[in-house]
This record gives sequence, C-alpha cells and structure tokens, in this order.
Amino acid sequence: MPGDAPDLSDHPLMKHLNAPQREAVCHAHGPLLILAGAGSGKTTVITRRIAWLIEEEGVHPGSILAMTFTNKAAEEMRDRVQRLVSVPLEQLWVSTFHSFCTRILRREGDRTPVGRDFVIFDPSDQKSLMKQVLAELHLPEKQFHPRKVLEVISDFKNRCLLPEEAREEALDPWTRKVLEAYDLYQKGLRSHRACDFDDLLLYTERLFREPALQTAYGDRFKFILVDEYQDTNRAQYLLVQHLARRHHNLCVVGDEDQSIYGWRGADIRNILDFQRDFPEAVQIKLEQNYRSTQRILDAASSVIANNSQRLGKTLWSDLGHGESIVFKLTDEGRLEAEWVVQRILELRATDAEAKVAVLYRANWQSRQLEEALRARNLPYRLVGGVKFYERQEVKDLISYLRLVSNPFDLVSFRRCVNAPSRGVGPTTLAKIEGAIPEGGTALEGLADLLRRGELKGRAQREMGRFLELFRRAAGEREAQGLAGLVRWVLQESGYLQSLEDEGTLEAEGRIRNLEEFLSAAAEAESLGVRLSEFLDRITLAADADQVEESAHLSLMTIHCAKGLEFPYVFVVGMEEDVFPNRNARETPEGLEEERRLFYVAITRAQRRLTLTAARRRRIMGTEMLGMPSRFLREIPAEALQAPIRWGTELYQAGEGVRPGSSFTRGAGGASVATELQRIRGFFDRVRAQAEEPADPSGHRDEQPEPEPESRPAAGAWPGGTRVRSPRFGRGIIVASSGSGDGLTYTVRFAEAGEKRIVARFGMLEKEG
DNA sequence: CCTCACTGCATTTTT
DNA sequence: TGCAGTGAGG
Repeated sequence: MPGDAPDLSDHPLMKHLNAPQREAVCHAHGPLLILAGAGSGKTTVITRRIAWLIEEEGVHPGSILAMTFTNKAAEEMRDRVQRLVSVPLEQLWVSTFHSFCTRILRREGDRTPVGRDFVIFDPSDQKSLMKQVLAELHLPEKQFHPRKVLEVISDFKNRCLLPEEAREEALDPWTRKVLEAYDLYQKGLRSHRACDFDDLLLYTERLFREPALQTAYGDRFKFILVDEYQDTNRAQYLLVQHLARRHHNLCVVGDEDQSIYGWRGADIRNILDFQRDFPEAVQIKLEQNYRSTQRILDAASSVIANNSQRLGKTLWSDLGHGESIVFKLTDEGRLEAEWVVQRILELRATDAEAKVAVLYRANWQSRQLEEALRARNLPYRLVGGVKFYERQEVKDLISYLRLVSNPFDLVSFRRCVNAPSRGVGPTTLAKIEGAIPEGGTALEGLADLLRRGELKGRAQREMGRFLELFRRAAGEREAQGLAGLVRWVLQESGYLQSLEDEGTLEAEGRIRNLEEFLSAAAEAESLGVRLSEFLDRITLAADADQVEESAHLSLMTIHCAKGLEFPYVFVVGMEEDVFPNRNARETPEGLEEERRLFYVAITRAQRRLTLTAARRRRIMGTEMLGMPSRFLREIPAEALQAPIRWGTELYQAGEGVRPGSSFTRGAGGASVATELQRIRGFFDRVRAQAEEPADPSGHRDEQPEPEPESRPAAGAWPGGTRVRSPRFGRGIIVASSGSGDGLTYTVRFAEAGEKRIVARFGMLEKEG
C-alpha cells in the first residue's frame, strides 16, 4: 500500500491496526476525512493519531485541538492519549464544543454582549425566561408554547442567525411573533448576563469572524480534530472552518449513517460535503468492524441500505456469523417488559457477569421495564431521565451559587429568594424587580427597598437576612473555598433546616441529594476547580457522561447509547408510532433519521441482539394498538432466528385499526375485546381473498403493501395546501397522516401555531 | 401567601 | 400516566 511502508507496521503506535487505520494514524498534514463505521476502532485511531503527531511529528500538545460532543468522550480521549505518549498533556485541548466555547468566551468575552462573567442557562432557566418574555409581549402560551418557541429560536441560533438576520426567514405571522420573542429573549439573556447552550456556539463563532482572533487561534491550533463530525450544526461547522482556515490540518471523523441529531440542528451535509469544502482532502474508510458478529452487521447493513443520504460503507467482521437475531412479539407492554427481564435472568444463570443493555426510543419507555426489574429484584442502571442537577433541591441550591457568582442572574434570584419559603410572593417580587436600578442587580434593588422601609413585617425581616447572606458570601467564598461555601449556604440560607423540619421521607431523600452535591463540590475543589467553572461543568454535564460501562444492566435511550457497546442488547418497543416515532414519520428525512437511529441500536450489540414489540400498550393512560415497526421488514430473513410471519402477526397486532386511535374500555365506544373482534373479522376477509401470507421466504417480496397510516389516502390534500379553519383561521398543511375517518392534518396556522386537525371534525376549507 | 386538589394536556431524542 | 398549571380555602 502506498504511504504505508512496511517498517511502519512495526511502530508501537501501529500495533494491531489494519491498513486503513495505519494510514489514518500517520496522515499528519492536510485535510483528512475518516469515515468510521460503527465499531471500527475509531477512538483507537484518533488517539493514536494524536500520539503520532506528538511523538513522531514533534507537534507541541498545545497546538492540537480535539473536539467532541460529550465530556465523557473528551475524557476518554485524553486518558488514552496520555497512556500513549511520554509528555504531559495539560496543554492539549480536548473538550466538547460547548466547553471549548465557554473557555473562549471566558477569555475573550469582553467583546460579547454578556461579558465574561456570564452564567449558562439550562433548558428550565430558558423556559422561565421565555415565559416572562411571552407575558411581556402579551402572547398567549396556548398558541406560543414556550418550548416550541424556544425550539424555533434554537433553530435560528444553530444556523447562526440573530433576530435581525432571521427576518427574511420569518414569513408567516406566527414566526414573525416568534422573532419578536427571540429579540426580547436575547435582551433578557443580556441583562441577566446569561448564555443559553446555543449562545455559547453562536457568540464564539462571531468572535472568530474577527480577523485578529481568527488569526490568533488559527495560528495556535495547528492541528484540529473533530469527532462525530456528522453531528455538527452550522455554528459548529463555521467555527471549525474559521480555525482550520490557516493550516488546513483538519481531521474530521464521522459516520453519516449514525447522524441522529438532525432535530438539534445537526446538518448531515457537513460530512457529505467535506470533500467539496476541501478538494485536496484525503478520505479513508474504516469498514472492518471489531465489535459485532457478521449476522448483526448484515442486519444493520440491510436496514441502512434503505437510506438515500449516504456516502456508502460496508461493514464486515471476522468474528464469525454468530447468533441469529431474535424478534419477540408480546401481547402487551407489561408482558414485553417481563419477557425481557425473564431473558436477562436466564442469561444471568449461565453468565453472572453478562453485560446487558436495554435500549428504547424515548425515556418514558423505561418505566415499565423498571417496574418489571424491581419486581424481580434485578439491579439496574438507568441513564438519562431526570438529571441529578435538575432536581428541585439541587437547582435551588445552585441558584444561590449562581447568584453569588453572577448577581445579574434574575432567574436564579427569583428561584432562591423564596426557597425556603420566605413569604415572598408575586407581589413582593414585583416590588423588588421594580426597584432594580438601571443596569443594576436584584440584590441592589432589594437593598434599596429595605433602606426606604418599603417592606413590612415578615418580608422585611427575612429579606434583611437574605441580603446579608449575599453580602457575606463573597468573603466566605474566599475564606472557605468551594465546598465550604456550599456548606455555608446550606446552613445560612435555612434551606437545610427547612428540609429537616419537614421530616418526611421525601425531604430525607432531598437532604441526601444535597449531601451528594456537597461531595461533588468537594471533589471539584480538590481538583482546583473554582466556583464559576464548577457551575459551567454542572450545566454542561450530559446524560451520556454518567454512563458507567461497568454496569451489568443499563437502561437508556438509543441516543444515549451511541458510541457504546454491549455483548447483549435488547431493543424494545419495535412498533409503528413508537419507533419510528410518530412525529418523525411525517417526512422522508425524519424517517431516514429514525432508520439511522435503528442502525445505531443494532450496531451496539456485540454477540446477541433481541428485538421486541407489543401488540397493545398503554400510552399516556390510554390503551393503544400498534403495528410492528416497518423497520423489522428491513432485516433480512436469514439474519433472524425465525421469520417474522407478517400476515399472522399483523392479524393479531390489529392491522386495519387506525394507528393513533384509542379505545377507552367500555366508555362510550368499543371495548378492546370488541375492537379486536372487528379486526379479526377484517383480517379473516383479507385472508380469504389473499394467498396464505405466512410464507416465510416470500414475505419480503410482498412488500410495499400500502401502509395506510404513512401514505395519505387518495383525495387528501397534499402538504403546502392553504386551508382555512373556522376555529384557527388561515393556515398551511405541513403534513397529513391516516386515511378515511382517521385522516389527520398537521396545519401551521398563521395565528395559532401548529395544530393537528382530524379532517372529519376540523371543517377545513381549501383556500383559493 | 401557602397548600391542596382538580383538570387538562402532553412524550421524542440532548449539549 | 403523571405533571404542570389553576383555583378554592385556610
């Protein structure tokens, strides 16, 4: 192989590497695109390449910048490089995009609207600020759902558009209103001296547009490496372009088939177009998989082959064919969970140490699994869900610390001023906020109010103490360090006391959480972390960061599982509307992303993959019938332990029932039993007409049997149709689903935002 | 101003 | 199902 002289294979850094991997490791200069299939030893290649640069090319660690998406990935990368090289790596920049940006903004932030002592707002802070904004603009939350508005704003930010710049994108009245909210929201953030997650990227990208800074940092980072490049959004893309413009030593690693963050603004084109951005780029494909058996890879390849947005890779393995993939259809969600638990118990009987993961599409699906696991006393590790730092008591405590760190943070002020309860309600709060001097802080406003004697009774007494707390906090911070400050705040605020007074089991749990927080602070302090950095870390901590790979049984979403591997993997909830998710189903791109997600799920498995579904399931309190996921059809029959007998299975799963229709037992309509009867009758008629559908070898050919729920029925209005509703006014059809009586449109109304309208009831009229 | 109870509504996925 | 937002009563 050219460029792969035989002597290189003997190099310690090349040990156990295949030819493309070696090529990637020693490619030092010029742009490089590494298309790393799942399980192809990507991290090994990246870390050895960094080691190679340092040891063989003599590159100073301080000139290397490596970007990842999670802290965990960053830490692992740093650790592994450190084991390979002989020099200390303090100067090496390995960090997530977000912490990289935070670091830059803390250094150079004088040039941004929020200065360098900003706080980072997490989603709940964003939401409370947004509510404030919507109230101020008199926008009803019914039509301007705070989360939805924030989503649209986030979209703009991910594309590097500030309010003024997004104007031509905002065509309909609804979006124009959102733009007003965006503008006010940014002003709010500014006066709080706060950044949300997106601002970190956006502001940093702005900074790097300045020639002076671009040159300074571009010069400094002579070698840049980006992991998970397929997940970068526009802001991240531009950021990297700015930095790499100088030296062109940009190595990006990614896999377009594992791009699963499109909804967060990730743009798969970034990786698809890398060759266009850097025509001289070298492309290396890593296709040998060291993780899974061939059977698992066959299934994965066959599934992903249904996607169009690809560069194309074919994974192969020399680990042998391995076990067949099992699919189990159960009657009901609870039985599915119990079946999975039963299989795990059997597994444990032969291999007590077996590492198992149960993966699902959305967090709510963990509940039934947890119940089944607890019933059998099986310990497990749940990843994601309610995060530690988002718990009420922890957030309360954090709000004190944030206010100490940045007194302009009004959201935190509002939170801690009445936690524990100090008799400050909306009235007093409004008074305080009204007293805030121009460009001043809430604490100053409060001090003013007290001086003028405008607070009476309990409020006066409590607020005096509250203010005193913050007067002394700075001193305590100096004198006691991080952990000392936390302990002091817990005591002096009366927060701990109020929990102790409660004396309930719940309060005890909260106290334990606060103690855990305290030890986290102590640990950070021992590492020399200061308050503001500690707060940054907390808010930028990700779900994926808390994965313990030593756990024997892990429950997590597929998103969280990306990058991980497990000998035994269960993927549960393989049903239409669950996976693929109901909302993603509407568009081809959405469906392709779901399929990539399934691909990610499959390729987590090393030895054994089990897929399960349920015919009936309680979702949001109502009984739903679901059809098996269309993705199951994309798995080759040869890879399965037993063929999926579609005719029969669909029969029992309730083909012919409108997905999304629900039955309330007895009440006013059909019971589940009579509904099933109806379905059986329907299917009996189908079976009478059609040939025996259970032919195991033929089921893949009878394919594209119309899928009534995804294809709008004939006569349905296509997307883009302008309509009028008596209730919501003028709008435009964004999507449609179902057929017949179930035909449902998703309509973006000019005034009312997006609504789902059942055609039969909605009285929609076409507009000329 | 706080607490409790009721109702109505929503579930993707996360740095 | 469970949470969050609202309203009545203490």
